[in-house]
Amino acid sequence: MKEKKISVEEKKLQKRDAIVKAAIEIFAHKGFQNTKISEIAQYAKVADGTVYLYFKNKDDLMIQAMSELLSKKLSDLKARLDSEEKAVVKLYKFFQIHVRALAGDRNVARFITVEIRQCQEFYEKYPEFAPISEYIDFVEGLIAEAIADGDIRKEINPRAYAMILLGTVDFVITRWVLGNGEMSIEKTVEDIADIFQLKTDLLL
Amino acid sequence: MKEKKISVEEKKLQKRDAIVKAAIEIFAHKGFQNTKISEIAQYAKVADGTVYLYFKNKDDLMIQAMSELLSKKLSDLKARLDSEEKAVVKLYKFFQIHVRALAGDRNVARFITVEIRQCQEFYEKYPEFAPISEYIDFVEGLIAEAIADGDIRKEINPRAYAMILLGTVDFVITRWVLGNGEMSIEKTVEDIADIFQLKTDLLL
Amino acid sequence: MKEKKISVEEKKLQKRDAIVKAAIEIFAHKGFQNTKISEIAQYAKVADGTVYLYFKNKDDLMIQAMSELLSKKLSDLKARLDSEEKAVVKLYKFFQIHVRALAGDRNVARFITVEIRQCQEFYEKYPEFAPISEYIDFVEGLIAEAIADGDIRKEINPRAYAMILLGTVDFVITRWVLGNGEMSIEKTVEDIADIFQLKTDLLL
Amino acid sequence: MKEKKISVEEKKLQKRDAIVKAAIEIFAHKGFQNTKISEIAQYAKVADGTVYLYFKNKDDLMIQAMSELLSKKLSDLKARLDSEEKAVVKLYKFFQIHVRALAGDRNVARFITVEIRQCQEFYEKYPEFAPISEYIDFVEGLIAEAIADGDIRKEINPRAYAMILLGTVDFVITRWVLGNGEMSIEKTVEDIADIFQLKTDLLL
DNA sequence: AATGAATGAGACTTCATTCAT
DNA sequence: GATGAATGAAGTCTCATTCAT
Repeated sequence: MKEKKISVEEKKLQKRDAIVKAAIEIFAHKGFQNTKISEIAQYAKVADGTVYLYFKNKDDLMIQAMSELLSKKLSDLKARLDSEEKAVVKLYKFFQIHVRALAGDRNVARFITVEIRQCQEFYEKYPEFAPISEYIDFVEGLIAEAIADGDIRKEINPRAYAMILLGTVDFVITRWVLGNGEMSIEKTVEDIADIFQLKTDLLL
Repeated sequence: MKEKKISVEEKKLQKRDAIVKAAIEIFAHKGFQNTKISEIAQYAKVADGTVYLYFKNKDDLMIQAMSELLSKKLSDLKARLDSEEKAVVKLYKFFQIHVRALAGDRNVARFITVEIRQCQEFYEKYPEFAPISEYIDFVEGLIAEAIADGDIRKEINPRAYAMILLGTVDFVITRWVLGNGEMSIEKTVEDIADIFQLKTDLLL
Repeated sequence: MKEKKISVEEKKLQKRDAIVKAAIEIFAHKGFQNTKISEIAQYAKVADGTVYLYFKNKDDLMIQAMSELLSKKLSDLKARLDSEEKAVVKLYKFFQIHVRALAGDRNVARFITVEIRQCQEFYEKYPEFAPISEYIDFVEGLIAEAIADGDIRKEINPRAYAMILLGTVDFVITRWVLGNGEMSIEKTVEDIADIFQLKTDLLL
Repeated sequence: MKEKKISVEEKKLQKRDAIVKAAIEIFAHKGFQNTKISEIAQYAKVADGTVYLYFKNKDDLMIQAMSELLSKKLSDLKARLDSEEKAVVKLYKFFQIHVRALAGDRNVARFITVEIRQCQEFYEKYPEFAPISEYIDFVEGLIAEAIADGDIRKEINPRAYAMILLGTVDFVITRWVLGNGEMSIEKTVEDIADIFQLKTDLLL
């Protein structure tokens, strides 16, 4: 009996997850506005109406999908950085891993760099929706640590530096996502790391 | 007779210009998807159908409006930089003027940082539409010059550095556009300029 | 054992009753079309599906709820009139009590005057659904009695007079229900009673 | 040229009229809630979207259709009564003509007696929508005149009497509309007229 | 019998685009 | 060329009803 009950609840979770996964996939692929709920439902193998059992409306689905995606990406990243001891190494690794993770999934990359911006309404309607802020906060924290460690000049403003790093990542990925395939992301990352004085031998 | 002909052609140009101007204004204000052709037509004081005499469709209007806006911004920028002799100064001035110009017009800033990304279809449908590339090319050129002048380390890859600069601008402006008004753009720009070793006394 | 069985059957009746009661409450409050089965189920503290164990569909529930409401109203009325001996007095009392009962419960009044008409389909689909007919029959009977008593002119057609009385009640209540609250129902009833030569001293 | 222009404007009017006519026809036949805009459009031989060029939404179409129908009915009635000199005769004629007009068009009758009530929301959303009030006002005026003429007892409250008359009409028509066809409206009208002391020889 | 998650048909309304004038 | 009335395809969301548990 207990097992059965669990399986019912699990089924619900599975269904919700399937919808979120489908939403990320298709939103990322076609953009928010060009995605029909019915497509997501079909992809998730549920009826259209089922989507509305789990999400208030299309906006809500977008927000939750986006939040979950970013949270997951960020906590994956944090997990992979945990073993490092020095903040500055974490910082550089963050840069590389993040770019590579995005470069490895064009749809997700597009979702994060393009779609996330497209909805000022979201930011106006749902002011608590600030998925990028967590990233900035995390990087800023690493930089502050690195400064404390003496690995980064103490004159540097951590938030400003965080924006430079994340802005660069974002721009590079965007160019790559929107580009025609000519650009080598690996080469670009290396060149940028050089500029930031990144000693790659430290990092890999 | 000749005069008349010119005036007819001028009228046509004026009409086209009025539509483009209206499109920029309203696209920037409300976003591409939320802007109706009829609004643009009304703002430009022409009939809805008239828009289709000058532009193939809404996409086309968007592309042309965007291109013209960016070209204009860029040539304005270039004009203001012409008096400078050293590339590195031009570069730093570019950075400051560009951010300030965007910060001075939230709608245009939003248009350039947000809307321009929103339409992967555009990039797929119209591969020749690459308005940001011109910016990258220009900045890359300045950096190459500065390297030749000996003002920037010669190990630096100019394109990578251009992406860092433009990515940072883009990110800062985006944060500011999408933010809730708490962020001071002037302070942020200063902090960033410091990181790039920008000596402000050189620039103003 | 027997007790248990009874209690099981009673439980079933209780459930059915709870649903009907909830239906009347909510249909009356929000109208047929604006009432969701799930609301009724929630109000009756049963699952949505349970409603369909007792009623074929929403129409059926409406019809049964309406019938029970009207039957109850009518038998309450009859009970209160039983003590009277003269038909004509019963008639006039019926008029007053009916109007006052409706005026005392705007939702039920709305249900009876407005909702009951709304569904021609009902009358077409379910010709046996004629809740108002009982009222007409009852009033007609009273009038016939009053004529037999010599209290109403014998030239009068009882059914026609019944329609005048009930039509007037219905119209007055409808005006009041749909109105903006300016109308005094007590004053109106009095004026109407005067026209029908109702001697109020006979009635209270 | 002028002629052509007129014909364009006339075409618009014709289109609007066609939509209103279709709306009355279908709303009356199937009820407001069960009528699809697309049905009305099809019946009026226009595209679905065209309906929205002339009416803000379905509610608006309903209100305008209802208002126009009732206004037209009332002014037709007034026109036919103009030739009469005595208010009391006008009153009695009003009664007969009104009932007969409704009896002659079951759909319109249904619309007026049934649909008009169904939308409390309308009365709440659009308080200025009070189509029946004009009827009451008109009848009340006739009664007041008849009292002044000495043809109706002066103790009678004109508004209350107007409600009796209109309530009776409404009820009779409703019974007939919702009934199964057994009821003879002519006989009923005659019986009612007798009760109101209507001398039919005066009226036809 | 009871549940309530799932279904999916259905309708209003918008708006880019067309075309007769 | 200019107009703007007309078009009609398209998409979100609701909710009565079903059915596996």
